[in-house]
Amino acid sequence: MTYRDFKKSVDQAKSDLYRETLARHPEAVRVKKEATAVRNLERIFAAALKVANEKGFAAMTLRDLSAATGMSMGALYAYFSSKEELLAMLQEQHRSVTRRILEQALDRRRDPMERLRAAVRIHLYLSEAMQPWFFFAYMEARHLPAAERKKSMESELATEKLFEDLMTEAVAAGALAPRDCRMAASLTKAMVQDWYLKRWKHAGRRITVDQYADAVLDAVESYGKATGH
Amino acid sequence: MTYRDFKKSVDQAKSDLYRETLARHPEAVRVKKEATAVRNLERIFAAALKVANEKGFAAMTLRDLSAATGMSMGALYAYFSSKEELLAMLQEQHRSVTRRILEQALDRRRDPMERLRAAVRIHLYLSEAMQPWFFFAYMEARHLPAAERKKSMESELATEKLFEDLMTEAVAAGALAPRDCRMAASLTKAMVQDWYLKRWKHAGRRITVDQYADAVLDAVESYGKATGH
DNA sequence: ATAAAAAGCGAGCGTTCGCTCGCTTTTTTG
DNA sequence: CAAAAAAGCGAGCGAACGCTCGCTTTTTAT
Repeated sequence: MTYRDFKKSVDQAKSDLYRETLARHPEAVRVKKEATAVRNLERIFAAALKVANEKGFAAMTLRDLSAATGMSMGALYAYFSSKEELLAMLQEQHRSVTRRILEQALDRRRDPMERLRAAVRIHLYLSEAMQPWFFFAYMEARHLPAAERKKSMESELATEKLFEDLMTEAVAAGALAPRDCRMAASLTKAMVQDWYLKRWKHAGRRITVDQYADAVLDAVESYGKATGH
Repeated sequence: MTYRDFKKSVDQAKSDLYRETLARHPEAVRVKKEATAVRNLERIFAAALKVANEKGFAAMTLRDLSAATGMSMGALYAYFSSKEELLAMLQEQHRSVTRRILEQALDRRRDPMERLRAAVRIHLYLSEAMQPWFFFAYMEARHLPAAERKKSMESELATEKLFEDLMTEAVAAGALAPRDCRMAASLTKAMVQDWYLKRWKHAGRRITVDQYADAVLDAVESYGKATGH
């Protein structure tokens, strides 16, 4: 699978996910018509990510958001009850999308090494298709209230644990040489995250996500072939 | 060299660097006695990093900083003329320390592969000794005014270029197999940065900076030994 | 076409922000 | 030890913040 195929399925799933977010926050969104609510939520989320990723969520004022969306202050507050709740909605939407896409992408494959390659590649593809979301979640995680921050950390550790388990399976199947799989998974995650954290750098070098995925997988497999000392 | 040896030399150099910062901002710091000025600048910088790394620099108020340092609002403003200048001073101090330590650590070594290992290891050691500074610089870079942000990006690219050049030398000397050295350097930098960005994770796993450095260097050398496809 | 319902609006509220300045306390000088 | 210089203090300023609510405009139902 290449990135182009992947992006279509993500775009297709997006409107469903906005509807779910609306269903999940019935007390906050006062707008009745679903079509209107979905359209404006998209505008709000897109504008919030754009502004917040430039100056930080704390520094983004609701007047900034009003200007960026073209909506008034009062209209904005029909979609969330406080700035803090907007933050929670953004984080939650991001986590649920990530979880769903990764799960459905892996359940078809059986071979351990193929599953490992797919996990790394899908994670990169998803972070490419939703770069503002991943950047935002990473940068704002520490400003969350304790309960939300815990969820964020658990989500991150779960991803890393997935890499680790797939590597352990690959070692058991003889596809990789024995290594400290937890450390290998941690280093892999760092390389994957760099793709969306330093996008300006990679874009400036005209590197595509497919090329980057090849390089990361190359590094993972090289590490798993050489004998540790 | 291990981390313990390294830390001593860094701590020793610190007071010198505070004096340089004072000399560099004579218009901002109104306090005359150098000893007093250095002592309070240390308090202010340490408190600012602590508070800002928890809630973000934008969300840190000067009343927070007053409480954390035990100094009054008026006293704080004897050391900087605006919150924005405090930010610039922190970034500048961080850059000058990094540049100096890295330069003086590399000029003794000759062998390309040894220089590469030293560069990675020293970078990790320095980020360990000054973790709050590195975390702060990374997280707040995008909130800087354009001129400062440019300096920050150049500093980062310079570090990566150093890795790349050392890898190119190592390939020329036959110590590493031919690869895309710029990509290899980029991936290496991502792994190095993860050490100070996700310190809570590594600390929870009781991993020392020496162990982490071994793992990163292991990955670099494995990547440089296997043949790319 | 007209009334009812829904959505959108933005001036204004209380609060908190970055920052100042007249004053007090501490330290240095002669 | 007194006078001068330096350092420290915190109430208060204008500006900008998150958020509300009475009102207007647009859409839907009859």
